[in-house]
Amino acid sequence: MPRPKTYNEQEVIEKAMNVFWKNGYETTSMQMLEKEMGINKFSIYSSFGNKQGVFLESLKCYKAKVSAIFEKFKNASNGVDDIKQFFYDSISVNYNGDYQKGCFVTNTYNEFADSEVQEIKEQMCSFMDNLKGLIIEKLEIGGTKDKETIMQQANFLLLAKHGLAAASRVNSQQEIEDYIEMTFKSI
Amino acid sequence: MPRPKTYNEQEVIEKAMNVFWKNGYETTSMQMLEKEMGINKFSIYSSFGNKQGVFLESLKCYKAKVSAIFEKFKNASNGVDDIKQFFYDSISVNYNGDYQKGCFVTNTYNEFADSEVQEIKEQMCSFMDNLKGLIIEKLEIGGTKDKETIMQQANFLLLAKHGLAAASRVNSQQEIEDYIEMTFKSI
DNA sequence: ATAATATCTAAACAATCGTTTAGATATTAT
DNA sequence: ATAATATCTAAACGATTGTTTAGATATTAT
Repeated sequence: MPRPKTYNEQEVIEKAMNVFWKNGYETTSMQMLEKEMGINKFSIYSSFGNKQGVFLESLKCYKAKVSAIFEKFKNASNGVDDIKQFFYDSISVNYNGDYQKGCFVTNTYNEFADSEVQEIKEQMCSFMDNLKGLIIEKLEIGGTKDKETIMQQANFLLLAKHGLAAASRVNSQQEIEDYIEMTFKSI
Repeated sequence: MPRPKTYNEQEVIEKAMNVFWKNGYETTSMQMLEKEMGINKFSIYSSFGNKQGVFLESLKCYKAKVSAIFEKFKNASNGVDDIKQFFYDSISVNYNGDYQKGCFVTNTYNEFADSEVQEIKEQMCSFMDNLKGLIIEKLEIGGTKDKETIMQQANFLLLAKHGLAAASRVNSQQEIEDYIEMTFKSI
């Protein structure tokens, strides 16, 4: 058994995730990753293959980060209130003391809109699809709404989520919370 | 008088705008601009200084493109209905036959979020500030709402605008129009 | 026609990009 | 202690980035 790694892959990928989160994909260079991850290029490449590999792993890390929120949402059973609570939970991820991070997926989505990196594109789309499925599920609770209304409201809420994500890079957390309240007044 | 330019600066910058619009700032290379603008690097640099200059001019071009919509909005006087109409007018810009372009400003905003290119950053922020001012103005028409309600609704609508812009890259025009209807149900 | 000059083409620039490689270092099973 | 081997450092890779430059070309006032 030879020399062991001096770093933990999970730890360094979380740092990488934060760099991508803040700067996007293209703006983030291997040099920046080297510095922020605290390991050198050789280690990055041997652990994650290439830059896309680092990003893909960062995306998984993000998913893991928000999985608790998703799980809570999935297991809830109060209908619309659950969706609202999920929105509140979600945006709390977009803020930390230092700066407004926005949503990792939304921030970087555009960069892969016309990209050949299909794997990343699909991962990001599936992220939104899963969300839509859950929202529909919660709207169906009670069984009072017709199918068309549910689809319409689901679309609206999904788009509202887009708005929250985009705006959370620009607006204060308080403003976003006001927005959530307004959003659910019409549901 | 020496040899005149064989290209029109207004025409080529519109082509540049479309490249930035589709691909963002970083992904767009001078090589791509050269090809799409139909002139070579020397001409680009002598006309616009550098890459940032091309982008800044593209931003102006975008503003000019939507200025008619803004002007119409500014001169309207029916209150909330004007805002709704403005939203409809705005999103029509985000679509053309080929693909979903989204909003030029929203698409590229993230790339300058932490950039040293203050001029671009400020231009983009002022864009949103102007919009907020106009929305408040329209909400005040009639004089029935109190100040707090107006601010709350203005924030909501501005954030909804963010959502529309972000979602118009992903969703169909029909879905976006449904979203607008839902948005104004609560105003 | 000629001189003046801005625009054109096309090559080269240094710097940085993502990626790879060579060699020194450190660890563990034997 | 030694052999085996994966990880480390650090330099170099070719390609591409944004940018500049040199020289040919074309246009117009004289």
